Amino acid sequence: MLTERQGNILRIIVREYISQASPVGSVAIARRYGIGVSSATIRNEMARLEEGGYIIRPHISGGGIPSDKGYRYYVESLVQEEIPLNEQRMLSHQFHQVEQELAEWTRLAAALLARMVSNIAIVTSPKAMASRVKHVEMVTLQESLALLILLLQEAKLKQQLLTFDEVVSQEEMNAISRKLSDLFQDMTGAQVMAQSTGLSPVEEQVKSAVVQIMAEEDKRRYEEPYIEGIRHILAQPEFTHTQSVLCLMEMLESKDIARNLLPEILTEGGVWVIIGAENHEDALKECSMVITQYGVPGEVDGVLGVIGPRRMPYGRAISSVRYVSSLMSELVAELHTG
Amino acid sequence: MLTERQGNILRIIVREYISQASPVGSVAIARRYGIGVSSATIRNEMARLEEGGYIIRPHISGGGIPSDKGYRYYVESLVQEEIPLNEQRMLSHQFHQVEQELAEWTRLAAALLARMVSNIAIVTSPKAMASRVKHVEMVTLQESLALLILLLQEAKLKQQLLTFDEVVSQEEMNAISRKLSDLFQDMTGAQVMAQSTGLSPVEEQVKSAVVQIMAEEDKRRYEEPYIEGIRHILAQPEFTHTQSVLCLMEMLESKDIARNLLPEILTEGGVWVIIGAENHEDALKECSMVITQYGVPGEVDGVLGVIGPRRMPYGRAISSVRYVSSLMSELVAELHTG
DNA sequence: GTTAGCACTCTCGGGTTGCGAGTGCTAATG
DNA sequence: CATTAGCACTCGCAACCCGAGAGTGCTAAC
Repeated sequence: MLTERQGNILRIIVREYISQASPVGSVAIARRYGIGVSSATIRNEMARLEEGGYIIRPHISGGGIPSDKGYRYYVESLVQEEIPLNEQRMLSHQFHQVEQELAEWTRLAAALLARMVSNIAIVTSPKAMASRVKHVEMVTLQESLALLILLLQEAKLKQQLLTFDEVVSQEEMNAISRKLSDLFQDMTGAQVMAQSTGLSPVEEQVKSAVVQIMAEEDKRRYEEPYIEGIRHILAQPEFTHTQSVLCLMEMLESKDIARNLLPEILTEGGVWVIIGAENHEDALKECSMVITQYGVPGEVDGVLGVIGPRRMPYGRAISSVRYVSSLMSELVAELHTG
Repeated sequence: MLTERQGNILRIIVREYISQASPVGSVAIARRYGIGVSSATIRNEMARLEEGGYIIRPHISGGGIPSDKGYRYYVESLVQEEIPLNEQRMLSHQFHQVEQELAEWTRLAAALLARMVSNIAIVTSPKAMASRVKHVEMVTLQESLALLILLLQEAKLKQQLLTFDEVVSQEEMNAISRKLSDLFQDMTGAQVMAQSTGLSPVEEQVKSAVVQIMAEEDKRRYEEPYIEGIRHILAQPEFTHTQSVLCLMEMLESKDIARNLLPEILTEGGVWVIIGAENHEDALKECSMVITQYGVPGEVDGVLGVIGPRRMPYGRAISSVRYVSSLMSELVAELHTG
């Protein structure tokens, strides 16, 4: 529905606006990007673009800025961009530098992503569809106070303090640990709950704690995510004055992001770009997101992405998100196959 | 050096400015707070206060605002305020509601503190002077990949993936876990390092991982802190326009806050109030902090406090910080005595 | 020591103006 | 018929001015 020239002009407008943050006019386009065509022609084409809803004029005279639809067209027309190889190597290197731990990787992914795109990055830690017990361990802290350590698949550690009515020695604890560890091995929460033969009162108490931890773990669809790069968004001109950034902050600090952000992602793979008002969440109507799932398909997954103003370097954001997601998927896969 | 009346006027100015955020003039004082004295007298006294450096006039005519020195006087003259009992009960209740876990408590402390004072709260998790091994556990994930789980005092869990040259069965792992757990019990990192008799190659590898984890743990003086309530500070009028808030964000997101914030706290107990330029860190020259240590004196400690604009409700901040710190200290003490 | 009065200063909001950038339209052009 | 040059017009933005309001410093009187 757009002629090739209209498409080109729209792309120029989007690119220019993304980098300059101020409306772009026909003369500027004609001057800076020498298409063999005068400003008047560009004006005509821009009028069509406005009719079609691809651009908006914030002031009756004065350049146009992309509408959500315009951004959408731009994003669809992007050719897949790749992160330069040397940068890839650097990133991958950093993951191998750091402590070998899932939480550490997740945090690092958020930090790197934020820096790569100069925007807010958000990364949830990976989560299995149904968590399974890998190991159970009890350690006595005081006479009747013990720490339950529960290792789930994907090397996820959970801990909880337990107080017993009776005094239990570390010896007994060890025996219990071994017994329950063997018994519960690779079970889901439901399966653990079903185990009920021949357990002592203390063991019963441990069992119910395990069940509870796993139920909680399975309940929340996504973990509370790591969020990095808030500083970047405060530097963006569209957010310095308005208070829409306040809503955004509240949204980010409120704990139920996972629930709100991710309904549509769940269904399908690939990198999703959500632009402005396409967001269901009010606080995000002024923002765009580039997000994707990562992990082992059907087994364990997490979500990772970038949030910024609509005026976002989509090409770079998409390739960054895709690459970091592939890195994280690899790391998780290594852990999960165990 | 200040007469009683001057002190009163200064206190009024500080209180008024804290709540209104705009310079306060002699007439307003005379009208709103009926001291039996006219605006002219107040003007004279304000002139003295300005000479003494307690207040500053941002514009040659137009009210005065407190200087750092003025705030300092105000803070010193505060009588100790207590959190209302019912609020105390509510807070304490919330700590007992939540999962029994140190990380959870720390996070909760940050969230509550932020809400109580409507400013940024910062809480590091408690840290022992020298960490000690409480328990060692190895779990096989894949043939030659295992997870080392290290439980330190204060129920702090550390984990690390280890790859062995040889295949080690879970049986062997259990034996190793028991042996090393017994051997390293209650040892510090240095002591573990010194243990070197009769260890197999695999055990040696585990040992050096333990040593490394503990060295790292002991090295960093304070953990990376939980930070909550960034949204509050964005709402403050003094931060909406300026870019000093940007510096602040960068500072908060950069990971070495601990190193920079806390040199002076270490020496002494009690709640510290640091006002504006009293901060060594440039990014904080526009801010005030109310911070304190918590934990078990000489054994284990963390830091917790509030950051906000100079124009901060000091009375409330101090009492909040003091109370939350006492709560956290209790919780930590329970764990530590084990 | 305190107060009333007064002239002066300064900020802040609103209105005005000139400039620059950009448009829409029309007529001319290839 | 698409394209272009030219031109009148519109609008935002920054600078400026102005008056009102708030507040001060000073002086003289109490």
